[in-house]
Amino acid sequence: MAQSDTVDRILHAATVLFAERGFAETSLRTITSMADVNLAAVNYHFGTKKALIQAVFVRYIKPLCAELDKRLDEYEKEKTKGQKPSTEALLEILFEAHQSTVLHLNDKSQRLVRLISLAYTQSQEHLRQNLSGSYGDTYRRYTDLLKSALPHLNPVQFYWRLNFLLGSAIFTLSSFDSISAILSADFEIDMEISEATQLMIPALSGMLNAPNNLEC
Amino acid sequence: MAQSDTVDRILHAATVLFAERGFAETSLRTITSMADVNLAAVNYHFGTKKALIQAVFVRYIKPLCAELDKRLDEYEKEKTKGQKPSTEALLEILFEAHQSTVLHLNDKSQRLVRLISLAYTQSQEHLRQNLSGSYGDTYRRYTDLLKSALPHLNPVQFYWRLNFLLGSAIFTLSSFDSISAILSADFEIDMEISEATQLMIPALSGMLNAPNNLEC
DNA sequence: TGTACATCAGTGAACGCGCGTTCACTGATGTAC
DNA sequence: TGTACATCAGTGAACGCGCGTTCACTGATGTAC
Repeated sequence: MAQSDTVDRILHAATVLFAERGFAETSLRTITSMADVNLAAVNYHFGTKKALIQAVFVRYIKPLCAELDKRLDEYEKEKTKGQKPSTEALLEILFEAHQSTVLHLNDKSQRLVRLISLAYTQSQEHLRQNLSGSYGDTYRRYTDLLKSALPHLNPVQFYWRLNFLLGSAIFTLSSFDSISAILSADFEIDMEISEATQLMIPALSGMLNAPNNLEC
Repeated sequence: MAQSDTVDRILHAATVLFAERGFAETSLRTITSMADVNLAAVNYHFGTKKALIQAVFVRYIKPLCAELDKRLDEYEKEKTKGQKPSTEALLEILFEAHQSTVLHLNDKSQRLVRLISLAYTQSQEHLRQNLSGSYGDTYRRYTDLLKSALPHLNPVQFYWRLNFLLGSAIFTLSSFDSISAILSADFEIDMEISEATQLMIPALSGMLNAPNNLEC
């Protein structure tokens, strides 16, 4: 059969446009004309628009989980047995796995995070069901490690802190372009996204490690 | 002229439905049938769908800013002159102003935050322009006070921390329903949204007060 | 007080448009005998 | 090697549908004289 890059071109255009405008706001006509393929090709290769959305996510999440698992393996090997993991190290591992995935896919860091942010805020229940089945194991492995790094929190407190962490990271990185545009206008400072994650690590560690009451 | 509640009924239905589904995903037909008014009434009273979206926001943001200004006045009066404000107190003021607004409007707390979250993630440039003009003053007043509570941060660091704060608060509170549903399923614990904000204050204070490097 | 007109909230039906999806079709490549 | 058929990627045009918006209209209330 003929080798073809139609599927790749559709996936790339869909990734760019979904991240820019959201799912409902992006029509198949816009995607196919950017990808320079026939309108009917999306339905031919993916079936429905929903299935295309899922394919866009799998293309990102699959290598991300692989990178994350690889780095967690290394970390657990290096770490002295029984020693509790470090919050900072775990955050760094997450950001590095993400950055490496993005680099490998030849894409922009903000885009993947923006897609995840959209998956949370736009009603895409089919997505959550589809992805949590395939990639929930890596997610649980990571959060379990993080939990053991924070023994001062009970499970409920940890669960909330985890959501605070997700909120900060997803919100900041997915809005990186507009945040750094304001920074550039007000302070004449141009920042890389890697510098932003370097600022996040001490701040979010402070958040996770903070005591729960005024006592310490 | 006849007193009429058509406008209120449209605004309420639009608030509920926009928060649930997003702007593009909510049709005027759905809104008008929930509000039990004629389809053409939206265009008659508001002109366009965009203008309706803005009206929904103004109805929330205007009393929120008034509440916030009132509480900031009180706080600055009580506080000894020259003394730097407390991070915890400022966070509490923000959450209290929000909660009081929600109570006054007879609505759910999550809904307002969810709308703000949607304004950030869905492309609503017209909204940001419209609102920052009218209510930017209160926003600046609050962030300036917060900045003076955090003298260990330079302006750029403060700006990033502010975004981390916004991310945590907006993400957590706007997803409160799904977060607490998981909590209820896994730990058989039912939480009020006010308890969630009480958990946020020490965590987010820890984030804001954290030093920037490993040194302290 | 009575009449004529203006104003306004609301209505029912239709408008054109862009959407996701379908379908019959083409043409290139692979396979069986 | 040659022929007949199967498989597959891709296409062009049309389908029906739901959308935001428009428009001529109604009927109740307010205003001027």
